[in-house]
Amino acid sequence: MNPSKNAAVRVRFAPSPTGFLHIGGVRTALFNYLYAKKMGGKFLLRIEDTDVERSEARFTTDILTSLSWLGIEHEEEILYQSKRLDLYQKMANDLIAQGLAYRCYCTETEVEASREQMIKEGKKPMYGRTCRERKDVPPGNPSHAIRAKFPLSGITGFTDMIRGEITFPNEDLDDFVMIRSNGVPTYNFVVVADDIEMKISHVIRGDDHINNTPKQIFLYDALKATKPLFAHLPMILGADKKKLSKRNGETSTNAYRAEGYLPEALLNFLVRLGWSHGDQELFTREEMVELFNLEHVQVSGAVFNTEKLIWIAGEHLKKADPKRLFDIIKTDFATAFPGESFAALQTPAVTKTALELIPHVQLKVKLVKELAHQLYPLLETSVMPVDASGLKWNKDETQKTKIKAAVQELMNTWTSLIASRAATTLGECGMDHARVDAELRAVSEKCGVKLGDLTQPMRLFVTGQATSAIGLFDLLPILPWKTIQARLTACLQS
RNA sequence: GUCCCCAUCGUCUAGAGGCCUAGGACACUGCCUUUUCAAGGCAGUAACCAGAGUUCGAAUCUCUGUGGGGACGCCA
Repeated sequence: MNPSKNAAVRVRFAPSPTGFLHIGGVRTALFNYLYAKKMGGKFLLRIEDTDVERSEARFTTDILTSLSWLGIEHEEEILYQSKRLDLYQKMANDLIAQGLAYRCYCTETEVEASREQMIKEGKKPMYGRTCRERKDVPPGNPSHAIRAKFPLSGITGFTDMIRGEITFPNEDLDDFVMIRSNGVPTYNFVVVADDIEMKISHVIRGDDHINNTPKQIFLYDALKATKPLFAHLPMILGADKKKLSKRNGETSTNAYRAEGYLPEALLNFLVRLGWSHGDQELFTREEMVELFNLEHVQVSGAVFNTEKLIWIAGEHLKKADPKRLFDIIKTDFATAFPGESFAALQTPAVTKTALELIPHVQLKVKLVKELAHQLYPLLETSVMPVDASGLKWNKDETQKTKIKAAVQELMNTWTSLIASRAATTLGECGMDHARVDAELRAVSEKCGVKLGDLTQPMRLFVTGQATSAIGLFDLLPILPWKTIQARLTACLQS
């Protein structure tokens, strides 16, 4: 058996639906997913919706949609904690019976008071353990929480797969609440109950959970269950080196989709935040799965660097299939095409033009959104209004006349070429980058103008924008001749 | 405050005692190329937190200090 494979590996991503899928959550999900795939195990999904106040169905939908967009697919049924409340209650009662948990009748105000007292004494704020040894039930049997009866002395520790030994003195650990007085269990309790239920072998999560681990280890022991292996990932930080949040960076996965990042680019960036494979920066999905390991996961936090993400986005965009990019534009960036252009996109002719343009443009831009904005004036068949005030020919009327003569000559040549072949584009007539290049050079020489002086106005009018991510020589063979003709006519009339 | 974690260029990182006068990438700066450019090519600036110790030898091991972060909830 291949030692790097272990089909018993079962990992999970367990977000709580209290907000949109967070970029830090994506990184956690990704590392779990990659580890499962690498080991030949399974990646499962669990929705931690025990906080009834803040959990919302729309967030669950968002999490699922976002993961699907990223291509992080889970196996087996999604487990919803809210559907298992009775079970947790029963487990907690069993622990009380065994003397490993107890009922706490303290009110929130009382608990808070004891916590403040501890802070005053310079200690770690904890529950005062008032009900720990309580034998009687208060009159009227008021509602109560259930707390873990955590050992008062000794040491709880574990071997983290990324950091090694981590230990905690038990005296610093609290008798945490397992079941709230409203009967709903808390995070630390359900995590363990469900990880046992789901037979999770490796718990891979952010290092903000290191402090929860001893509490959970106590529960594994109390429930007489086999403990999983733990691996705590470094935090993703904002530019201020603090935990990434809405405050110091964009955290919603949706926002990155809306900006036009390809999912594989986002994943590539995230996988390099805290993990490395030598000097390699760019990874395909397949490479991530093949090369990922926990050994090379970093221990210190990593700042989220948008510049690098953009660079990675551009590298992936260059390699993406044009057809796929066009599909993404149609579904995600239709609004980049104001007016009637978007409807026009659906026609075979425009699609053909788009698919010829994209391979050129995708080399120069970084985001699908930029690609869409570049494509818009090119696919639009009407004459685009342009600002010709910056053109060099404005400074010299004789030059302007000569340049227009050159443009006119080119139009004459090409119009008859198109007519003779009954073609719609110059490309169909055998014109390509090199031949356009040669022809423009010949005409500019003949008319006594510099090549650059001729191409500047032509580019402006044909592309409809001051700067374009596609060269004029590549553009001319692709666009419908009728469009070029109309735009060059506008050029002559300006 | 208490506990836990961490510490290599501005940022992401390579580095498992000699291969390190510390490598790569992003960003930045300069040059080149070019029909434009948001592209491409080449070059450059820039880091082992500090102090002790172990060792023939330390970015790498140990300790202390300092700095940063995280957790201390009937949130997850």
